[in-house]
Amino acid sequence: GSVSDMLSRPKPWSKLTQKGREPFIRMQLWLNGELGQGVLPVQGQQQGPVLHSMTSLQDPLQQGCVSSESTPKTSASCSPAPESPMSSSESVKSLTELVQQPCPPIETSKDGKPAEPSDPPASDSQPTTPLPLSGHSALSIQELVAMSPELDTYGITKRVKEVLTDNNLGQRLFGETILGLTQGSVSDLLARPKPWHKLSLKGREPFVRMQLWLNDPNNVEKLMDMKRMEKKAYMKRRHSSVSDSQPCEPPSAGIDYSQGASPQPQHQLKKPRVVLAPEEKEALKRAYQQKPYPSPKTIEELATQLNLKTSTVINWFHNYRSRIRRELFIEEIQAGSQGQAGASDSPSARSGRAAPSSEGDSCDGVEAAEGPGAADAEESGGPAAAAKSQGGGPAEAAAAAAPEEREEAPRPAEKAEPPPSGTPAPDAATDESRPQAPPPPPPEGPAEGPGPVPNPAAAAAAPAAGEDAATSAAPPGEGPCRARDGADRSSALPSTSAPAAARRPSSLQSLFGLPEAAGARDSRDNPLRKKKAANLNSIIHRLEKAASREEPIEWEF
DNA sequence: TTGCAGTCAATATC
DNA sequence: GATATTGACTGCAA
Repeated sequence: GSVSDMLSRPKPWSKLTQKGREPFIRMQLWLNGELGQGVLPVQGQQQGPVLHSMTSLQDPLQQGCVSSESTPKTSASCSPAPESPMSSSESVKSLTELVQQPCPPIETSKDGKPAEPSDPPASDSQPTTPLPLSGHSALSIQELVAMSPELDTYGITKRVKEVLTDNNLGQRLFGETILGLTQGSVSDLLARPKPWHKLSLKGREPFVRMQLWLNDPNNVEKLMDMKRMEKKAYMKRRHSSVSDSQPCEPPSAGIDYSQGASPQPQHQLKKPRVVLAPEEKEALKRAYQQKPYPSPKTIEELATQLNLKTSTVINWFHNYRSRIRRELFIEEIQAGSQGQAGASDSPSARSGRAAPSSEGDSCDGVEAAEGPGAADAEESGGPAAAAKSQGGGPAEAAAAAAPEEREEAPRPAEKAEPPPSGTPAPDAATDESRPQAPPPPPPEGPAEGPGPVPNPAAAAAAPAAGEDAATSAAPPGEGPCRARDGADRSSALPSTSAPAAARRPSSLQSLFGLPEAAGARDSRDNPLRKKKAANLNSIIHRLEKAASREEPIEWEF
Protein backbone atom coordinates (compact mmCIF):
# COMPACT_ATOMS: atom_id res chain seq x y z
CA GLY A 1 0.00 0.00 0.00
CA SER A 2 2.74 2.36 0.84
CA VAL A 3 4.50 1.62 -2.36
CA SER A 4 1.43 2.17 -4.37
CA ASP A 5 0.82 5.41 -2.70
CA MET A 6 4.36 6.46 -3.17
CA LEU A 7 4.41 5.58 -6.80
CA SER A 8 1.25 7.29 -7.58
CA ARG A 9 1.58 10.29 -5.38
CA PRO A 10 5.19 10.95 -4.74
CA LYS A 11 5.92 14.05 -2.82
CA PRO A 12 8.49 16.44 -4.10
CA TRP A 13 11.90 15.91 -2.65
CA SER A 14 11.89 19.15 -0.85
CA LYS A 15 8.80 18.18 0.99
CA LEU A 16 10.08 14.93 2.19
CA THR A 17 11.53 14.31 5.55
CA GLN A 18 14.73 12.43 5.90
CA LYS A 19 12.81 9.32 6.46
CA GLY A 20 10.49 10.02 3.66
CA ARG A 21 13.40 10.32 1.31
CA GLU A 22 14.72 6.96 2.11
CA PRO A 23 12.43 5.02 -0.18
CA PHE A 24 13.29 7.30 -3.03
CA ILE A 25 16.93 6.91 -2.47
CA ARG A 26 16.47 3.22 -2.45
CA MET A 27 14.49 3.39 -5.61
CA GLN A 28 17.07 5.52 -7.26
CA LEU A 29 19.79 3.18 -6.24
CA TRP A 30 17.77 0.34 -7.43
CA LEU A 31 17.29 1.99 -10.75
CA ASN A 32 20.96 2.57 -10.95
CA GLY A 33 21.58 -0.98 -10.19
CA GLU A 34 23.45 0.00 -7.14
CA LEU A 35 21.18 -1.58 -4.73
CA GLY A 36 21.83 -5.10 -3.92
CA GLN A 37 19.38 -7.46 -2.56
CA GLY A 38 19.94 -6.75 1.02
CA VAL A 39 18.47 -3.94 2.83
CA LEU A 40 20.57 -1.02 2.18
CA PRO A 41 21.44 1.17 4.98
CA VAL A 42 20.55 4.46 3.63
CA GLN A 43 21.51 6.45 6.54
CA GLY A 44 23.92 9.00 5.65
CA GLN A 45 22.85 9.07 2.11
CA GLN A 46 19.82 10.93 2.84
CA GLN A 47 21.55 14.07 2.27
CA GLY A 48 21.95 13.08 -1.22
CA PRO A 49 20.98 15.06 -4.14
CA VAL A 50 17.50 15.97 -4.77
CA LEU A 51 15.83 13.12 -6.39
CA HIS A 52 12.96 13.60 -8.59
CA SER A 53 10.67 11.56 -6.64
CA MET A 54 8.02 12.00 -9.17
CA THR A 55 10.08 11.28 -12.08
CA SER A 56 12.25 8.39 -11.98
CA LEU A 57 9.67 5.82 -11.71
CA GLN A 58 6.84 7.13 -13.63
CA ASP A 59 6.87 9.92 -15.97
CA PRO A 60 10.18 11.38 -16.32
CA LEU A 61 9.25 13.47 -19.17
CA GLN A 62 6.83 15.55 -17.39
CA GLN A 63 9.25 16.42 -14.80
CA GLY A 64 10.63 19.52 -16.05
CA CYS A 65 13.87 18.52 -14.70
CA VAL A 66 15.28 18.77 -18.07
CA SER A 67 15.41 22.12 -19.54
CA SER A 68 13.64 22.98 -22.63
CA GLU A 69 16.97 22.90 -24.23
CA SER A 70 16.81 19.42 -23.18
CA THR A 71 20.23 19.44 -21.99
CA PRO A 72 21.21 15.93 -22.15
CA LYS A 73 22.94 16.15 -18.94
CA THR A 74 20.95 16.69 -15.96
CA SER A 75 20.88 15.03 -12.72
CA ALA A 76 20.75 11.38 -12.63
CA SER A 77 17.49 11.54 -10.99
CA CYS A 78 16.08 13.20 -13.92
CA SER A 79 17.38 10.78 -16.28
CA PRO A 80 14.49 8.66 -16.78
CA ALA A 81 16.39 6.95 -19.37
CA PRO A 82 16.23 3.49 -18.25
CA GLU A 83 19.00 2.72 -20.52
CA SER A 84 21.32 5.25 -19.22
CA PRO A 85 20.78 5.82 -15.67
CA MET A 86 23.52 8.00 -14.64
CA SER A 87 25.28 7.07 -11.57
CA SER A 88 25.25 9.63 -8.94
CA SER A 89 28.78 10.50 -9.62
CA GLU A 90 28.07 10.92 -13.24
CA SER A 91 25.24 13.14 -12.55
CA VAL A 92 27.37 15.09 -10.29
CA LYS A 93 29.85 15.56 -12.98
CA SER A 94 27.36 16.74 -15.42
CA LEU A 95 25.93 18.95 -12.87
CA THR A 96 29.22 20.44 -12.31
CA GLU A 97 29.78 21.10 -15.86
CA LEU A 98 26.53 22.81 -16.06
CA VAL A 99 27.17 24.86 -13.12
CA GLN A 100 30.43 26.04 -14.33
CA GLN A 101 29.31 27.34 -17.55
CA PRO A 102 27.70 30.61 -17.75
CA CYS A 103 24.27 30.15 -18.81
CA PRO A 104 20.70 30.91 -18.55
CA PRO A 105 19.16 31.44 -15.29
CA ILE A 106 18.54 28.57 -13.11
CA GLU A 107 14.98 28.29 -12.57
CA THR A 108 13.97 28.68 -9.13
CA SER A 109 11.16 26.57 -8.27
CA LYS A 110 9.77 26.92 -4.95
CA ASP A 111 8.20 23.85 -3.78
CA GLY A 112 10.67 21.86 -5.55
CA LYS A 113 8.41 21.86 -8.47
CA PRO A 114 10.17 22.15 -11.64
CA ALA A 115 9.19 25.21 -13.42
CA GLU A 116 7.15 24.71 -16.41
CA PRO A 117 9.11 25.35 -19.44
CA SER A 118 6.48 27.72 -20.40
CA ASP A 119 6.70 29.58 -17.23
CA PRO A 120 8.03 32.95 -17.75
CA PRO A 121 11.27 33.51 -16.11
CA ALA A 122 11.04 34.38 -12.59
CA SER A 123 10.97 38.00 -13.26
CA ASP A 124 7.38 38.66 -12.72
CA SER A 125 6.30 35.55 -11.10
CA GLN A 126 8.51 36.01 -8.19
CA PRO A 127 8.35 39.20 -6.55
CA THR A 128 11.46 38.90 -4.71
CA THR A 129 13.26 36.62 -6.66
CA PRO A 130 15.04 35.90 -9.42
CA LEU A 131 18.00 34.75 -10.02
CA PRO A 132 19.96 35.01 -12.83
CA LEU A 133 22.46 32.57 -12.07
CA SER A 134 24.28 30.47 -14.31
CA GLY A 135 23.13 27.05 -14.88
CA HIS A 136 22.78 25.37 -18.05
CA SER A 137 19.73 23.51 -17.54
CA ALA A 138 16.59 24.20 -15.85
CA LEU A 139 17.90 22.34 -12.95
CA SER A 140 16.20 23.61 -9.97
CA ILE A 141 18.24 25.35 -7.45
CA GLN A 142 17.13 22.79 -5.02
CA GLU A 143 18.82 20.16 -7.02
CA LEU A 144 21.97 22.06 -7.06
CA VAL A 145 21.70 22.59 -3.39
CA ALA A 146 21.21 18.97 -2.76
CA MET A 147 23.98 17.98 -5.04
CA SER A 148 26.30 20.45 -3.61
CA PRO A 149 29.12 19.22 -1.53
CA GLU A 150 29.70 20.89 1.72
CA LEU A 151 30.42 24.47 1.03
CA ASP A 152 32.52 26.77 3.03
CA THR A 153 29.85 29.24 3.86
CA TYR A 154 32.24 31.43 5.64
CA GLY A 155 34.67 31.51 2.81
CA ILE A 156 31.94 32.10 0.32
CA THR A 157 30.51 35.04 2.13
CA LYS A 158 33.92 36.40 2.59
CA ARG A 159 34.64 36.24 -1.08
CA VAL A 160 31.31 37.67 -1.96
CA LYS A 161 31.88 40.55 0.35
CA GLU A 162 35.21 41.17 -1.21
CA VAL A 163 33.87 41.11 -4.69
CA LEU A 164 31.01 43.36 -3.80
CA THR A 165 33.12 45.90 -2.07
CA ASP A 166 35.87 45.76 -4.61
CA ASN A 167 33.41 46.50 -7.31
CA ASN A 168 31.31 48.83 -5.37
CA LEU A 169 28.25 46.69 -5.67
CA GLY A 170 25.61 46.93 -3.06
CA GLN A 171 24.06 44.23 -1.00
CA ARG A 172 20.65 45.22 -2.09
CA LEU A 173 21.42 44.80 -5.73
CA PHE A 174 23.24 41.58 -5.14
CA GLY A 175 20.56 40.25 -2.90
CA GLU A 176 17.66 41.07 -5.10
CA THR A 177 19.36 40.12 -8.28
CA ILE A 178 21.36 37.11 -7.38
CA LEU A 179 19.88 35.71 -4.26
CA GLY A 180 16.35 36.86 -4.35
CA LEU A 181 16.68 38.20 -0.85
CA THR A 182 16.32 41.59 0.64
CA GLN A 183 19.19 43.73 1.73
CA GLY A 184 18.71 43.01 5.36
CA SER A 185 18.81 39.32 4.80
CA VAL A 186 21.89 39.59 2.68
CA SER A 187 23.63 41.66 5.26
CA ASP A 188 22.80 39.16 7.90
CA LEU A 189 23.84 36.29 5.75
CA LEU A 190 27.14 37.80 4.84
CA ALA A 191 27.91 38.83 8.33
CA ARG A 192 26.86 35.71 10.11
CA PRO A 193 26.87 32.73 7.85
CA LYS A 194 25.93 29.53 9.46
CA PRO A 195 28.05 26.52 8.88
CA TRP A 196 26.88 24.40 6.03
CA HIS A 197 25.92 21.46 8.13
CA LYS A 198 23.66 23.58 10.22
CA LEU A 199 21.72 24.81 7.30
CA SER A 200 18.54 23.37 6.02
CA LEU A 201 18.19 22.82 2.33
CA LYS A 202 16.51 26.10 2.05
CA GLY A 203 19.14 27.80 4.04
CA ARG A 204 21.82 26.43 1.79
CA GLU A 205 20.25 27.88 -1.26
CA PRO A 206 21.70 31.34 -0.94
CA PHE A 207 25.14 29.91 -0.46
CA VAL A 208 24.88 27.77 -3.51
CA ARG A 209 23.72 30.77 -5.42
CA MET A 210 26.62 32.74 -4.11
CA GLN A 211 29.02 30.01 -5.05
CA LEU A 212 27.60 29.80 -8.50
CA TRP A 213 27.80 33.49 -8.80
CA LEU A 214 31.37 33.48 -7.73
CA ASN A 215 32.07 30.88 -10.31
CA ASP A 216 30.56 32.94 -13.01
CA PRO A 217 33.31 34.75 -14.80
CA ASN A 218 30.95 37.48 -15.75
CA ASN A 219 29.35 37.88 -12.43
CA VAL A 220 30.59 41.35 -11.79
CA GLU A 221 29.83 42.59 -15.22
CA LYS A 222 26.34 41.28 -15.04
CA LEU A 223 25.72 42.95 -11.78
CA MET A 224 27.26 46.13 -13.02
CA ASP A 225 24.91 46.01 -15.93
CA MET A 226 22.03 45.58 -13.61
CA LYS A 227 23.23 48.48 -11.65
CA ARG A 228 23.44 50.62 -14.68
CA MET A 229 20.04 49.59 -15.79
CA GLU A 230 18.61 50.33 -12.44
CA LYS A 231 20.15 53.68 -12.42
CA LYS A 232 18.83 54.40 -15.82
CA ALA A 233 15.39 53.36 -14.84
CA TYR A 234 15.60 55.42 -11.76
CA MET A 235 16.64 58.47 -13.64
CA LYS A 236 13.91 57.89 -16.08
CA ARG A 237 11.33 57.62 -13.42
CA ARG A 238 12.63 60.56 -11.65
CA HIS A 239 12.68 62.55 -14.74
CA SER A 240 9.18 61.70 -15.66
CA SER A 241 7.81 62.29 -12.25
CA VAL A 242 9.48 65.61 -12.10
CA SER A 243 8.19 66.70 -15.39
CA ASP A 244 4.82 65.39 -14.63
CA SER A 245 4.96 67.08 -11.38
CA GLN A 246 1.75 65.38 -10.76
CA PRO A 247 2.66 62.00 -9.53
CA CYS A 248 0.96 59.41 -11.43
CA GLU A 249 0.10 57.36 -8.52
CA PRO A 250 -3.59 57.65 -8.50
CA PRO A 251 -3.88 55.06 -11.05
CA SER A 252 -0.89 53.46 -9.53
CA ALA A 253 -0.86 51.18 -12.36
CA GLY A 254 1.69 48.54 -11.99
CA ILE A 255 2.21 48.75 -8.37
CA ASP A 256 -0.07 46.59 -6.54
CA TYR A 257 -0.79 47.71 -3.16
CA SER A 258 -0.88 44.12 -2.60
CA GLN A 259 -0.06 44.15 0.99
CA GLY A 260 -2.60 46.47 2.16
CA ALA A 261 -4.52 46.10 -0.98
CA SER A 262 -6.72 48.56 0.55
CA PRO A 263 -8.43 50.88 -1.77
CA GLN A 264 -7.08 53.64 0.30
CA PRO A 265 -3.46 53.23 0.70
CA GLN A 266 -3.55 56.29 2.76
CA HIS A 267 -4.88 54.66 5.76
CA GLN A 268 -1.80 53.25 7.08
CA LEU A 269 -2.91 50.02 8.38
CA LYS A 270 0.62 49.13 9.01
CA LYS A 271 1.27 48.75 12.57
CA PRO A 272 4.24 50.62 13.71
CA ARG A 273 7.31 48.65 14.39
CA VAL A 274 7.89 47.93 17.99
CA VAL A 275 11.14 49.19 19.25
CA LEU A 276 12.15 47.89 22.58
CA ALA A 277 13.77 50.29 24.91
CA PRO A 278 17.20 49.44 26.17
CA GLU A 279 15.83 48.79 29.61
CA GLU A 280 13.30 46.45 28.20
CA LYS A 281 15.91 44.57 26.31
CA GLU A 282 18.02 44.45 29.37
CA ALA A 283 15.18 43.03 31.35
CA LEU A 284 14.45 40.49 28.70
CA LYS A 285 18.03 39.46 28.59
CA ARG A 286 18.06 38.95 32.26
CA ALA A 287 14.97 36.92 32.03
CA TYR A 288 16.58 34.95 29.29
CA GLN A 289 19.55 34.25 31.42
CA GLN A 290 17.29 32.95 34.04
CA LYS A 291 15.27 31.02 31.68
CA PRO A 292 15.92 30.79 27.99
CA TYR A 293 12.68 28.96 27.53
CA PRO A 294 10.22 30.77 29.67
CA SER A 295 6.89 29.29 30.32
CA PRO A 296 3.81 30.97 29.02
CA LYS A 297 3.19 32.14 32.48
CA THR A 298 6.55 33.75 32.71
CA ILE A 299 6.12 35.31 29.36
CA GLU A 300 2.86 36.65 30.47
CA GLU A 301 4.41 38.15 33.51
CA LEU A 302 7.25 39.62 31.62
CA ALA A 303 4.92 41.14 29.16
CA THR A 304 2.87 42.64 31.88
CA GLN A 305 5.76 43.95 33.80
CA LEU A 306 7.41 45.41 30.78
CA ASN A 307 4.20 46.55 29.37
CA LEU A 308 4.71 44.67 26.17
CA LYS A 309 2.55 42.38 24.19
CA THR A 310 3.09 38.77 24.97
CA SER A 311 3.70 38.12 21.33
CA THR A 312 6.48 40.63 21.44
CA VAL A 313 8.05 38.86 24.34
CA ILE A 314 7.66 35.53 22.64
CA ASN A 315 9.15 36.84 19.48
CA TRP A 316 11.94 38.39 21.35
CA PHE A 317 12.86 35.10 22.95
CA HIS A 318 12.67 33.29 19.69
CA ASN A 319 14.79 35.80 17.94
CA TYR A 320 17.23 36.05 20.75
CA ARG A 321 17.75 32.35 21.00
CA SER A 322 18.10 32.08 17.32
CA ARG A 323 20.56 34.89 17.04
CA ILE A 324 22.64 33.76 19.90
CA ARG A 325 22.79 30.43 18.31
CA ARG A 326 24.10 31.97 15.21
CA GLU A 327 26.73 33.82 17.04
CA LEU A 328 27.81 30.58 18.47
CA PHE A 329 27.89 28.99 15.11
CA ILE A 330 30.37 31.52 14.05
CA GLU A 331 32.35 30.93 17.09
CA GLU A 332 32.19 27.28 16.41
CA ILE A 333 33.39 27.74 12.93
CA GLN A 334 36.26 29.74 14.07
CA ALA A 335 37.20 27.39 16.77
CA GLY A 336 36.48 24.38 14.69
CA SER A 337 38.41 25.59 11.78
CA GLN A 338 41.43 24.93 13.76
CA GLY A 339 40.60 21.81 15.48
CA GLN A 340 39.73 19.46 12.79
CA ALA A 341 41.24 21.42 10.19
CA GLY A 342 43.83 19.02 9.31
CA ALA A 343 41.82 15.94 9.48
CA SER A 344 38.78 16.84 7.65
CA ASP A 345 38.69 18.86 4.64
CA SER A 346 35.65 20.50 5.61
CA PRO A 347 35.75 23.65 3.74
CA SER A 348 33.39 25.20 6.05
CA ALA A 349 35.85 24.74 8.70
CA ARG A 350 38.25 26.77 6.89
CA SER A 351 37.87 30.20 7.95
CA GLY A 352 38.75 33.02 5.83
CA ARG A 353 38.39 35.33 8.65
CA ALA A 354 41.53 35.54 10.51
CA ALA A 355 40.15 36.22 13.84
CA PRO A 356 36.97 37.95 13.62
CA SER A 357 35.70 37.65 16.98
CA SER A 358 32.12 37.12 17.21
CA GLU A 359 32.00 39.29 20.17
CA GLY A 360 32.17 42.22 18.08
CA ASP A 361 29.12 41.15 16.42
CA SER A 362 26.01 42.91 16.50
CA CYS A 363 23.82 40.55 18.19
CA ASP A 364 23.65 41.79 21.59
CA GLY A 365 22.73 38.31 22.17
CA VAL A 366 26.29 37.65 22.33
CA GLU A 367 26.41 39.43 25.44
CA ALA A 368 23.92 37.31 27.05
CA ALA A 369 25.10 34.31 25.32
CA GLU A 370 28.48 34.86 26.53
CA GLY A 371 27.47 35.58 29.90
CA PRO A 372 26.81 32.50 31.71
CA GLY A 373 28.43 30.15 29.66
CA ALA A 374 31.55 31.54 29.14
CA ALA A 375 32.27 28.42 28.39
CA ASP A 376 35.17 28.27 29.31
CA ALA A 377 34.67 30.24 32.00
CA GLU A 378 33.29 27.58 33.18
CA GLU A 379 34.32 25.98 34.61
CA SER A 380 35.26 29.02 35.66
CA GLY A 381 33.49 27.50 38.14
CA GLY A 382 29.99 27.92 38.12
CA PRO A 383 30.01 30.57 40.62
CA ALA A 384 31.76 32.78 38.35
CA ALA A 385 28.72 33.24 36.37
CA ALA A 386 26.69 33.99 39.33
CA ALA A 387 29.23 36.33 40.57
CA LYS A 388 29.21 38.08 37.36
CA SER A 389 25.66 38.92 37.52
CA GLN A 390 25.80 40.29 40.89
CA GLY A 391 25.43 43.65 39.63
CA GLY A 392 22.71 44.21 41.85
CA GLY A 393 19.28 44.38 40.49
CA PRO A 394 16.64 42.08 41.65
CA ALA A 395 17.27 40.19 38.58
CA GLU A 396 20.64 39.40 39.82
CA ALA A 397 19.22 38.32 43.05
CA ALA A 398 16.95 36.04 41.26
CA ALA A 399 19.76 34.74 39.29
CA ALA A 400 21.71 34.14 42.36
CA ALA A 401 18.86 32.21 43.69
CA ALA A 402 19.29 29.65 41.06
CA PRO A 403 22.88 29.75 40.22
CA GLU A 404 23.09 26.14 39.64
CA GLU A 405 20.64 26.07 36.96
CA ARG A 406 22.15 28.86 35.24
CA GLU A 407 25.41 27.24 35.00
CA GLU A 408 24.43 23.83 34.30
CA ALA A 409 22.30 24.46 31.47
CA PRO A 410 23.94 23.90 28.25
CA ARG A 411 24.14 26.52 25.74
CA PRO A 412 20.93 26.68 23.99
CA ALA A 413 22.67 27.40 20.90
CA GLU A 414 24.39 24.19 21.07
CA LYS A 415 21.14 22.67 21.68
CA ALA A 416 22.84 20.86 24.35
CA GLU A 417 20.02 21.29 26.58
CA PRO A 418 19.31 18.61 28.93
CA PRO A 419 18.34 15.49 27.37
CA PRO A 420 14.89 14.40 27.63
CA SER A 421 14.56 12.55 30.68
CA GLY A 422 13.12 9.74 28.94
CA THR A 423 9.76 11.17 28.52
CA PRO A 424 9.30 14.76 28.54
CA ALA A 425 5.91 15.95 29.13
CA PRO A 426 5.58 19.16 27.37
CA ASP A 427 2.82 20.49 29.36
CA ALA A 428 2.66 23.59 31.30
CA ALA A 429 3.89 21.83 34.30
CA THR A 430 6.82 20.45 32.60
CA ASP A 431 7.42 23.63 31.04
CA GLU A 432 7.92 25.12 34.32
CA SER A 433 10.31 22.48 35.10
CA ARG A 434 12.28 22.96 32.06
CA PRO A 435 15.88 23.23 32.56
CA GLN A 436 16.86 26.67 33.15
CA ALA A 437 19.24 26.46 30.42
CA PRO A 438 21.54 29.22 31.00
CA PRO A 439 22.49 31.25 28.19
CA PRO A 440 25.33 30.12 26.18
CA PRO A 441 28.66 30.64 27.58
CA PRO A 442 30.52 33.59 26.57
CA PRO A 443 33.23 32.62 24.33
CA GLU A 444 35.46 35.11 25.73
CA GLY A 445 35.44 34.37 29.30
CA PRO A 446 33.66 35.44 32.33
CA ALA A 447 34.24 39.00 31.96
CA GLU A 448 30.92 39.39 30.65
CA GLY A 449 27.88 38.75 32.44
CA PRO A 450 24.89 40.82 32.29
CA GLY A 451 26.07 43.99 33.56
CA PRO A 452 24.24 45.34 36.38
CA VAL A 453 21.63 47.42 34.99
CA PRO A 454 19.51 48.64 37.65
CA ASN A 455 16.45 49.83 36.07
CA PRO A 456 12.86 49.56 36.85
CA ALA A 457 12.09 47.37 33.99
CA ALA A 458 14.79 44.97 34.78
CA ALA A 459 13.80 44.95 38.32
CA ALA A 460 10.32 44.24 37.37
CA ALA A 461 11.23 41.45 35.12
CA ALA A 462 13.53 39.89 37.53
CA PRO A 463 10.99 38.65 39.93
CA ALA A 464 9.21 36.72 37.37
CA ALA A 465 12.30 35.12 36.17
CA GLY A 466 13.39 34.38 39.60
CA GLU A 467 10.21 32.80 40.43
CA ASP A 468 10.40 30.76 37.41
CA ALA A 469 13.81 29.67 38.12
CA ALA A 470 12.72 28.64 41.48
CA THR A 471 10.01 26.52 40.14
CA SER A 472 12.11 25.00 37.59
CA ALA A 473 14.45 23.02 39.58
CA ALA A 474 13.01 19.89 38.25
CA PRO A 475 14.69 17.84 35.64
CA PRO A 476 14.63 18.93 32.17
CA GLY A 477 11.52 18.59 30.34
CA GLU A 478 12.78 19.58 27.06
CA GLY A 479 12.30 16.19 25.88
CA PRO A 480 12.68 15.02 22.44
CA CYS A 481 14.07 18.16 21.44
CA ARG A 482 17.00 17.63 23.53
CA ALA A 483 17.66 14.25 22.33
CA ARG A 484 17.40 15.34 18.87
CA ASP A 485 19.54 18.25 19.52
CA GLY A 486 22.06 16.19 21.13
CA ALA A 487 22.34 14.07 18.16
CA ASP A 488 22.47 16.97 15.97
CA ARG A 489 25.13 18.35 18.01
CA SER A 490 27.15 15.32 17.89
CA SER A 491 27.59 15.77 14.30
CA ALA A 492 27.99 19.39 14.43
CA LEU A 493 30.17 19.96 17.29
CA PRO A 494 33.07 17.96 16.35
CA SER A 495 33.56 20.18 13.56
CA THR A 496 31.92 21.99 10.90
CA SER A 497 32.90 19.36 8.58
CA ALA A 498 30.54 17.03 7.01
CA PRO A 499 31.54 13.56 6.30
CA ALA A 500 29.12 13.51 3.53
CA ALA A 501 31.21 15.90 1.69
CA ALA A 502 34.05 13.58 1.77
CA ARG A 503 31.99 10.95 0.16
CA ARG A 504 31.08 13.14 -2.65
CA PRO A 505 32.86 13.08 -5.85
CA SER A 506 35.62 15.48 -5.87
CA SER A 507 34.57 16.63 -9.22
CA LEU A 508 31.57 18.10 -7.70
CA GLN A 509 33.68 20.00 -5.38
CA SER A 510 35.56 21.48 -8.14
CA LEU A 511 32.36 22.17 -9.83
CA PHE A 512 31.21 24.25 -7.11
CA GLY A 513 34.48 25.88 -7.11
CA LEU A 514 35.36 24.82 -3.70
CA PRO A 515 38.40 26.42 -2.49
CA GLU A 516 41.13 24.05 -2.32
CA ALA A 517 42.87 25.84 0.37
CA ALA A 518 40.57 24.31 2.78
CA GLY A 519 43.38 22.58 4.39
CA ALA A 520 45.09 25.67 5.40
CA ARG A 521 43.74 26.36 8.75
CA ASP A 522 45.61 27.64 11.58
CA SER A 523 45.36 25.84 14.76
CA ARG A 524 45.58 28.87 16.77
CA ASP A 525 42.44 28.18 18.61
CA ASN A 526 43.02 24.72 19.67
CA PRO A 527 43.21 25.68 23.22
CA LEU A 528 39.91 27.28 22.90
CA ARG A 529 38.46 24.18 21.49
CA LYS A 530 39.83 22.16 24.22
CA LYS A 531 38.37 24.45 26.66
CA LYS A 532 35.08 24.21 25.01
CA ALA A 533 35.21 20.53 24.93
CA ALA A 534 36.01 20.47 28.56
CA ASN A 535 33.23 22.80 29.24
CA LEU A 536 30.83 20.71 27.34
CA ASN A 537 31.81 17.67 29.21
CA SER A 538 31.35 19.49 32.36
CA ILE A 539 27.99 20.67 31.29
CA ILE A 540 26.95 17.25 30.35
CA HIS A 541 28.07 15.91 33.59
CA ARG A 542 26.28 18.49 35.56
CA LEU A 543 23.22 18.14 33.52
CA GLU A 544 23.13 14.52 34.16
CA LYS A 545 23.41 15.15 37.76
CA ALA A 546 20.86 17.82 37.72
CA ALA A 547 18.47 15.63 35.97
CA SER A 548 19.09 13.03 38.56
CA ARG A 549 19.44 10.56 35.97
CA GLU A 550 21.38 7.51 36.51
CA GLU A 551 21.75 6.34 33.08
CA PRO A 552 23.86 8.12 30.63
CA ILE A 553 21.96 10.15 28.29
CA GLU A 554 21.55 9.13 24.82
CA TRP A 555 22.80 12.25 23.40
CA GLU A 556 26.34 12.61 22.66
CA PHE A 557 28.64 15.39 21.97
C1' DT B 1 1.64 23.57 20.51
C1' DT B 2 6.09 24.84 20.57
C1' DG B 3 10.46 25.90 18.72
C1' DC B 4 13.14 26.85 14.92
C1' DA B 5 14.87 28.37 10.29
C1' DG B 6 14.61 31.70 7.11
C1' DT B 7 13.02 36.09 5.76
C1' DC B 8 11.05 40.53 5.38
C1' DA B 9 11.11 45.16 6.13
C1' DA B 10 11.29 49.15 9.27
C1' DT B 11 14.83 51.50 11.63
C1' DA B 12 19.18 52.60 13.23
C1' DT B 13 23.81 53.41 12.31
C1' DC B 14 27.75 54.25 9.63
C1' DG C 1 23.06 55.90 0.40
C1' DA C 2 24.73 51.59 2.07
C1' DT C 3 24.85 48.48 5.64
C1' DA C 4 23.47 46.59 10.22
C1' DT C 5 19.98 45.54 13.50
C1' DT C 6 15.89 43.54 14.96
C1' DG C 7 10.69 42.77 15.73
C1' DA C 8 7.50 40.13 13.26
C1' DC C 9 5.87 36.63 10.24
C1' DT C 10 5.58 32.12 7.61
C1' DG C 11 6.13 27.44 7.14
C1' DC C 12 7.63 23.21 8.90
C1' DA C 13 8.70 19.47 12.06
C1' DA C 14 8.21 17.09 16.23
